[in-house]
Amino acid sequence: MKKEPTKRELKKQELKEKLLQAARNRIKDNGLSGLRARDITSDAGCALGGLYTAYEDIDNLVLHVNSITLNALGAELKAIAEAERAPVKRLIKLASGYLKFACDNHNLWSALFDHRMPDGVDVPEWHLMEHAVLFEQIAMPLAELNPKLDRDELATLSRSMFAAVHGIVSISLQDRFIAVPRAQLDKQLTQFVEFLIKGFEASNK
Amino acid sequence: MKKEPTKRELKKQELKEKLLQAARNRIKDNGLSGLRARDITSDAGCALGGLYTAYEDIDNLVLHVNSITLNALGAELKAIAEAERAPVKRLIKLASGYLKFACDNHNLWSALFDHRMPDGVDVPEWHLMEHAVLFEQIAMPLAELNPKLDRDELATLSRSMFAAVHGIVSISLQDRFIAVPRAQLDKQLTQFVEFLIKGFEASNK
DNA sequence: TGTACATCAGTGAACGCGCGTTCACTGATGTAC
DNA sequence: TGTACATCAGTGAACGCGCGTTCACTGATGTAC
Repeated sequence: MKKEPTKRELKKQELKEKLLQAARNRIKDNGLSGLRARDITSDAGCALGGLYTAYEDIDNLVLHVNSITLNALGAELKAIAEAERAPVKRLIKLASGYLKFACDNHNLWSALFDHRMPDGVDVPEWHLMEHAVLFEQIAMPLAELNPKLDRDELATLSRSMFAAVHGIVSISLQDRFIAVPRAQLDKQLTQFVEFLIKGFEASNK
Repeated sequence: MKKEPTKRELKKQELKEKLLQAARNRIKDNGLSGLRARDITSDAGCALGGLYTAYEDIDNLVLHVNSITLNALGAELKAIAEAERAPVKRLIKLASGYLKFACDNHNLWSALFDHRMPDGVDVPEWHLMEHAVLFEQIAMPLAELNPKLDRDELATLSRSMFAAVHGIVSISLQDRFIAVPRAQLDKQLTQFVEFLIKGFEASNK
């Protein structure tokens, strides 16, 4: 017989969730770099020390926020993939969707790549795994375009394709480089992916 | 008649240079995130306060280190471009060269993209300009492949191409993702750029 | 159901420390005569 | 060339503050009888 969660356990879970949402909103509004333990706990309505009964430390909490973001992004990409059967169009729409997600959730999305663990500490395995959502929708349409590719080649190519799209999106949204209006950016990105696919198809003959 | 620099001015210049090299070596060896004013000044052999007579603050010093890195990278890319006339081969070698530079100067290269000015302060114009070296070798071979492109299209495309290559290099060198051996990475990158160019050429007919 | 004790989530003041930046001072360099 | 004063680069102890983390305490929840 399954043990019922006690009132204590329920409250603890509730606090974890409130802290998680508070941290997420803070990152969303002010970016990762301005995140402070005191802000999170006051938003969540608990004492400063409460954070450390719910999470190991701030980094651990940020990893959980990033999990949410990765899941949301993964779900969006999956929906896009399922709504478009044709492989070329699907790849283009995935790239567009990635750009849209990055624009609509700029700070949360940046946190995925800006966050660093403290010196000497590795990102835990469970969180590394979650990054698979970034690639997993790309492999299938690519396989359709060239059925001869083996598993490894497909994985490699998906990775490169994601990385290229990510690079374009990420450089375009950085202060360091001249900003480009969203619509124009989408056009550039789409054109770029078209080139890429065309070259890819031409190589399969 | 040009004024001779006084002994004072010479010493000041010397200190600036010593601090610059000390900061550069620190970043090179330990990465940007571990950079501390005290380490820099003790390496340079001056007092802590000396840093602030030579540079506005630490960020300003880092910008100057990044200038050196951008110049070095620019020179390397220029040499590559000049050594290979054929546009397709040149583009491939530029991508390879970028990867090589990033591997050989990992921490210095990361600092180019990781460094952030404090909240509300912009990267100064003179430093933004220096980022042009990242794109400028790409435009010419692309123009050769498609002479019909106008100035703007060429600039946009160069930017995207750099961003794509940068994305692949940068994701491959991050802890967050599975590391790939350098040789294999070079092969993937080269293949990727080939696809891209093939698609680009096919669109020009 | 009620009482007495045990547990432990949550509290928040205090700790600790890293670290950039300042500033009153000094001694070497420059200037005037 | 020598002397007296002015300047200012460079010094380093001290400041200041941000901020993550801890820990002795407390009060609500759980358990035993």
